[in-house]
Amino acid sequence: MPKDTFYNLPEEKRQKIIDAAMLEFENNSFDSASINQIISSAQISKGSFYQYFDDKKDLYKHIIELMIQKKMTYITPAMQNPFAHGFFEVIRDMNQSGLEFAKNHPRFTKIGNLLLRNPSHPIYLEIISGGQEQAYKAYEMLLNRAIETGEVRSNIDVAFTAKMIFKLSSEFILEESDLTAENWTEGLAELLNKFMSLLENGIKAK
Amino acid sequence: MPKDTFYNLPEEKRQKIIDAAMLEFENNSFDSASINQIISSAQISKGSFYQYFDDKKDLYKHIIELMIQKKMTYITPAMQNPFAHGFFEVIRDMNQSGLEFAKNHPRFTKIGNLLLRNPSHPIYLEIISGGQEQAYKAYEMLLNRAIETGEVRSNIDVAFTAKMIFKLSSEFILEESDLTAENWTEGLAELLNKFMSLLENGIKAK
Amino acid sequence: MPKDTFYNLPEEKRQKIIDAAMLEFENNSFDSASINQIISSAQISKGSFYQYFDDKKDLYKHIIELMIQKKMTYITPAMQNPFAHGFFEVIRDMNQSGLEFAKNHPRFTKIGNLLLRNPSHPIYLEIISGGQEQAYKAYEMLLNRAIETGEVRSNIDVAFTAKMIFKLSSEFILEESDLTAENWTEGLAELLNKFMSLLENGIKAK
Amino acid sequence: MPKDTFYNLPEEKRQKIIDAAMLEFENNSFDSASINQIISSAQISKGSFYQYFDDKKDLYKHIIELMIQKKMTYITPAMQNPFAHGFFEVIRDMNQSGLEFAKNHPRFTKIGNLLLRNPSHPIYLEIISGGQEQAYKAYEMLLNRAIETGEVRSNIDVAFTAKMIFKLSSEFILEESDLTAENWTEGLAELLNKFMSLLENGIKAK
DNA sequence: AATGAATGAGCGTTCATTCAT
DNA sequence: TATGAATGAACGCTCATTCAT
Repeated sequence: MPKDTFYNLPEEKRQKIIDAAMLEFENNSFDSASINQIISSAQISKGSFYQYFDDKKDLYKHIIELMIQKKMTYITPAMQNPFAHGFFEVIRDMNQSGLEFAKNHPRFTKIGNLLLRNPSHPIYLEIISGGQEQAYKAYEMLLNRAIETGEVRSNIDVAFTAKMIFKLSSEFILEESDLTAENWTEGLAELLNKFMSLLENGIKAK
Repeated sequence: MPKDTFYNLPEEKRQKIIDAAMLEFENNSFDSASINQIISSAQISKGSFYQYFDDKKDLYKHIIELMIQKKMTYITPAMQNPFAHGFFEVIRDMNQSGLEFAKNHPRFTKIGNLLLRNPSHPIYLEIISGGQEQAYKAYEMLLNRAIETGEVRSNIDVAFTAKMIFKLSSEFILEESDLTAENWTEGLAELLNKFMSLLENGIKAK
Repeated sequence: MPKDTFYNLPEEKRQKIIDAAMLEFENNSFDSASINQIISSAQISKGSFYQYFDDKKDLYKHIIELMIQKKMTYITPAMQNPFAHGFFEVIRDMNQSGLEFAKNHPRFTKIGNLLLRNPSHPIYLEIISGGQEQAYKAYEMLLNRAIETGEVRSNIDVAFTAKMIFKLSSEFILEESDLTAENWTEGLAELLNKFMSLLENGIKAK
Repeated sequence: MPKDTFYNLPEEKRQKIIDAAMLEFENNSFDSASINQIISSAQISKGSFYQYFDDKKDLYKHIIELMIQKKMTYITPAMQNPFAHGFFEVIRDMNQSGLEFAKNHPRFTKIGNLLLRNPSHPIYLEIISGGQEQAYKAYEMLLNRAIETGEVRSNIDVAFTAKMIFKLSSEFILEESDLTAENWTEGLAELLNKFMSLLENGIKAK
């Protein structure tokens, strides 16, 4: 995590550094991102950089941290108290907030995708670590509950289905987040409806 | 493509180079993969490397080519004549062969994933080019046909569903290919059944 | 052009680098000049070199720039206002200053010659560009004017003669600049007299 | 010089190697010319190359040797018995034959220029060695004789003038040899007349 | 706290030459 | 005689990191 010296910086300067870092991590993997580029576009000296951060990884983790913080602000009531709401409503809210985050923060989204798509990179393990597993567990709990309440049929494999929903949601958002701005005008609502419809009904003719 | 000098090499030596390259490309993106590492673990000199291949990209493409060749051997009759078989049978075969390839060739699978997950890299365009788009189109054709034959209900959004099935299949396989060997003992058949069941029936209680 | 970091260097160190570079460019064409040689004889690290200069070309251009600056100091009044002086006086001054520059700065001269003698090299175009053509034109103007004033006979081919005078002057100086120091004791004045006598006999009006 | 193995080669193959070498030396300095390029365009193996020639220099010298042989065929009677002909006639013949050689053998000319323009390169010394000095001496003898016969005025500096005529002739030809083919149609005769006129006015006895 | 000069390992790539077959 | 695989030094250049000021 950044050193005190970084937090003591005037807000403006700190933001400039963050912007420069995001610009670089948006367009480069962690390995190929260049500190030289970052300090040059942030207009700080090399020495300063290493007085703010331990190393490149430290900065990167900080950016990811900021992203997570921002993402938190998109949490809905249904997501905060999932057991007090319908299963499909919760799932819909999760995707809705994911899509809106992607729409409003395309730069964070791009950085996040670059990270998520490289699970074999050492830094992935360090940052994501068991996060994915926890997410799976959460989905499983939601599914079990939904089966109890009769929202979801009982003859599914819960663990497997949890994973699939998680993956599908991620890909659903990732896919769209690659679209250009104009495509977004189509309306998130409609897109989300299709996704939920697919999920709720399946596709086989009855 | 590799030069003649490479193909003239004794089988054993050639394999050693391939192994070294795969080891490197498994664990590194194209950019951060190091030729020095490869030649050192293949125990060949730098000069020799460049007598076998034009450059790093040449070697990489060769590895991908080998992967594709290997993958070809997993094609089933249903995949070759998809319109002569049931829709779900075709989808099942595709996933089945994908899973088996992943199980039997985990190293290729890892390399392939690294490539597929970095669509913004120049080499992705060069190798994959419009492959993904073609895949989408193929799924759409299969879906349209399945709607005609009454296998699939008609009130779906074909384009959207095609993408989702493609993504779901990919992730389904990728996910499993990340698992350690022991998980595989569970049995591919059962895993595939779950996946197909999810796809065929959806999860909503009736 | 060199980066700020280079100009911020202590004079002594900067000079050491310039010396090392000149030593290398004196004895090698641009292509075969080695940065490794330069940094080794300047006793700086590779990293430092690239903090001073963008690349080899950047350094080379800087050396050429220094040479041009130095050469500027040899310009005479007759060269600055050529039309206010006699034609042969102007030509004499040009050769005189050329010779003196060559005598006082043999290393620059050697580097300059290597450049001038390789007009097909890309860097020649970049540095010299149309300079030669402009020189020809200048000589033509001087010749035309000299014909008007009756200094030079009118039955010469101006364009052709301009080229020849230019070439002859260059070669005259180049030739001498290759001589070892002892030969210079002969006296520039006498040498120049011979040259001018040759020229005057060739084209002076009777 | 090439090894016997080279001379034992069938004429056709030998010529192919020569062609490939000329192609490379036309467009590259000795240092940057690549043996790989040569053997590739000559379609011989690397091993063969080194069985025909000691090294790159050996091949290069051979090409230069061929050029000299070819140049010999342009010698005129006046050049063979210079003392039996008028001085200006001899000089004219030398330039005439030089121009015609350049016109008929542009590739040799290009290679020769590249060599002549880099007198500081080790290979220059090795090949040209005292050749230039001998040429100067020859010009001096011609000049002395011409002064005796009254063709040339006696108040010139013989050594200096010899050099200048040599340089002027060389540059005269080099300059023109850079011209494109179409310019040659202008007529060598006229060009040569201009040159001789310049020279004669300069030193001819009145 | 801020600077920026210094570092050297590392990168992908090219090279002329050797030598076993 | 002919081959072409093998070599390793050298190339220009980038990098994250250190440290004296």
